[in-house]
Amino acid sequence: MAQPRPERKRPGSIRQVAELAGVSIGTVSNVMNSPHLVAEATRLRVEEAIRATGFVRNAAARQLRGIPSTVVGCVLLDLSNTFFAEVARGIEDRLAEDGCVAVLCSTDVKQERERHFLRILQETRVRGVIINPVDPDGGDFTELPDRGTPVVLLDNRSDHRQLCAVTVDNVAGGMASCGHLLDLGHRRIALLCADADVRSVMDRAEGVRKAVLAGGLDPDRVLFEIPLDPPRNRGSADAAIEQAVTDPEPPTAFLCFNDTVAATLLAGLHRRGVAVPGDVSVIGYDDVTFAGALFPPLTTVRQPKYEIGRAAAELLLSESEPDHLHREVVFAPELVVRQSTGAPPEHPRAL
Amino acid sequence: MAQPRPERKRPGSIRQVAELAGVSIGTVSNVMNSPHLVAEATRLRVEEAIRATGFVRNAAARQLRGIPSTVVGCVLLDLSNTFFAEVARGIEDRLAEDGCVAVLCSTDVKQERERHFLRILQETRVRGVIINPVDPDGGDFTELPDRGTPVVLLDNRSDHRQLCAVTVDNVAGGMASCGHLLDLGHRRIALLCADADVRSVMDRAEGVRKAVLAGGLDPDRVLFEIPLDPPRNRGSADAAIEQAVTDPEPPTAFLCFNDTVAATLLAGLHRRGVAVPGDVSVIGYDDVTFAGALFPPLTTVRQPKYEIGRAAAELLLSESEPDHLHREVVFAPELVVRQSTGAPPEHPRAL
DNA sequence: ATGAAAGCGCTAACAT
DNA sequence: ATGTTAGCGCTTTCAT
Repeated sequence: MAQPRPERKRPGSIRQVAELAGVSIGTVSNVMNSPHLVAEATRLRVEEAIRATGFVRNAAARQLRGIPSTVVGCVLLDLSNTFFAEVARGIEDRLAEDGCVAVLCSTDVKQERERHFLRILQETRVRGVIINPVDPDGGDFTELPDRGTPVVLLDNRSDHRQLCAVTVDNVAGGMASCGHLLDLGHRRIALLCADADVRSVMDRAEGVRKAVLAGGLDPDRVLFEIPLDPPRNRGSADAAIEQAVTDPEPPTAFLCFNDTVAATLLAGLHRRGVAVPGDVSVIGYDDVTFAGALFPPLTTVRQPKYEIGRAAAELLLSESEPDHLHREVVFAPELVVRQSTGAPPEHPRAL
Repeated sequence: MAQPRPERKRPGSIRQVAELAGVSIGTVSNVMNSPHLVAEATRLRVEEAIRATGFVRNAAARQLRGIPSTVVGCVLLDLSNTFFAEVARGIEDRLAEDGCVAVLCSTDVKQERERHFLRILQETRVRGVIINPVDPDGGDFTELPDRGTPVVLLDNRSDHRQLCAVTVDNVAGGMASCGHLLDLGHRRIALLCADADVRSVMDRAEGVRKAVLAGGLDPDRVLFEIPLDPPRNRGSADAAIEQAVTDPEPPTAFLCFNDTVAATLLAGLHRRGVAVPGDVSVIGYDDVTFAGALFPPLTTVRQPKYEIGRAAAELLLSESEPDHLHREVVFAPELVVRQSTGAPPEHPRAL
């Protein structure tokens, strides 16, 4: 029973399988796509031949015949950012359920990179593109739908455009964060805002103000903004502390717009012997993995990252359905109270 | 000059471009692939037609003609693990330099998932696959090279197989970690090993023993293993502390096999009022982003994650070269001394 | 139940 | 310098 050795340098083609099984290529195709049309005996013979030749069907050839691609493009800002990494996992998992797979692209917020990736994705004729655009109001992605590539917006609303979108209610997140501090009795709050130009961050800031207003207080008295120059700069949290300390009316709480900033802040506070939450409270945003492992465990606002990813993939997949309607999914952020927040000290000591 | 409206539901085909420009499809192809063969005037006309039709070349059709795919498969254990996320960024960036793009797949260490992904990647006829296999000694990935899909191993040596591979010298990493503690004078060290079954972790453990031996000491007296059951279990660091404290000869240092465990440990120690590094030292592994933001900033062993990714992509890309030789790239881990380690206390107090 | 053949969009070899 | 054409691997009618 000498079988042909499968050691050819490429997967066998459908023709080789047909020859080996003594049938036509049409029949081989039917074995794979419409087995019920094929006689049992023939089917078995063909299946054996497939195994023997190491045949793997060629997606490119199928695609040319009109079968939709199984690859989906994802254009994110930065995969090494844990927010996006977890979103990506959600996308991946949902896609896998439908036998699809994701190409992940990080733009680093550069139009040029975004354009480059979108070009490749279009050439590949991906099933669709999930994108957190560099510029929500412009950029090449707006043309994709016209050219037949479905687009799902991530972390951006669709505005006037007619697209599917997945977002988190950042205004609500900002409100929850600030509301928590207000509830605890804080009336002087420092805002540490990194990446103040990004839409989601701006929304959070808006929510923060709203919370103050809702409490019948004056944002300009309560809030106290400390910009964090060079984004993600290590030293900047220290500078922020300095600025807070020297303020005539020092804050009793720090509201950070992401957990990394909060972590750096916490470390700086420790170093100066400032007790958290005894002397000051600290709240973060994101609920990254290590948030609970900090000291003290960080109170923060959780974004359902994984679910966001799943939802985006779900929407993308649904674009192929005949009766598809563009939808917008909005997730609610969730306040996670741990131990870095508490009531302001009754007798504030100098920081 | 009424231009045809580009609003067709798919990118124009090469034929439409040819018609609009009044040339043959061969000429259009030449404009894109061998512009020097085409007269200036014709070229301009064709380029204009490309723009007008919104034409984007079809990678599937090209692939069928033998042009290699621009997509590379990456099969990792878990993209939401920051180690892999950063490796992925390295891969992504290096691939982009050659106009390629990566499909990222997380196996969650499940053979079944790995098999599924490898099948799709083969069907897609990816340029090659970069893989951190679930089981280095078996699994479907071993067949890929025979079927013409180049494979680069990640975080695994190629052993007898003939493959390219990128690894970190984990034995050296373990030695560096333990050596540092030994140099500081520690003679009783608790080992917190998560995922003890994973190859890279086993290698680190080996390095740790080697360091002790190299110092002329007895591993069985110095080392003190605390297994962390349910991998990544939150509570387990606390249990570890408990176990360490109640030991007749309590450790003066904790050596953790990853930073997340170290972070949890640090938090637990703080809670008990144990000073780090005053009472005990703590060392991590990986140097994740937040390691420097912990309190105290964590001494750890850095893996050049991004560079590992770049190297893997580099190797994968080089597989297409005619005179390719399989290579193995080994990176050296680097000890990053911060403030969680110090000399053991002269008069150890009870933890 | 199976086979024959057209054609998806493109490249490259050949012809003009 | 440009056009013509075969064929990559497959799916899908249409015949048989």
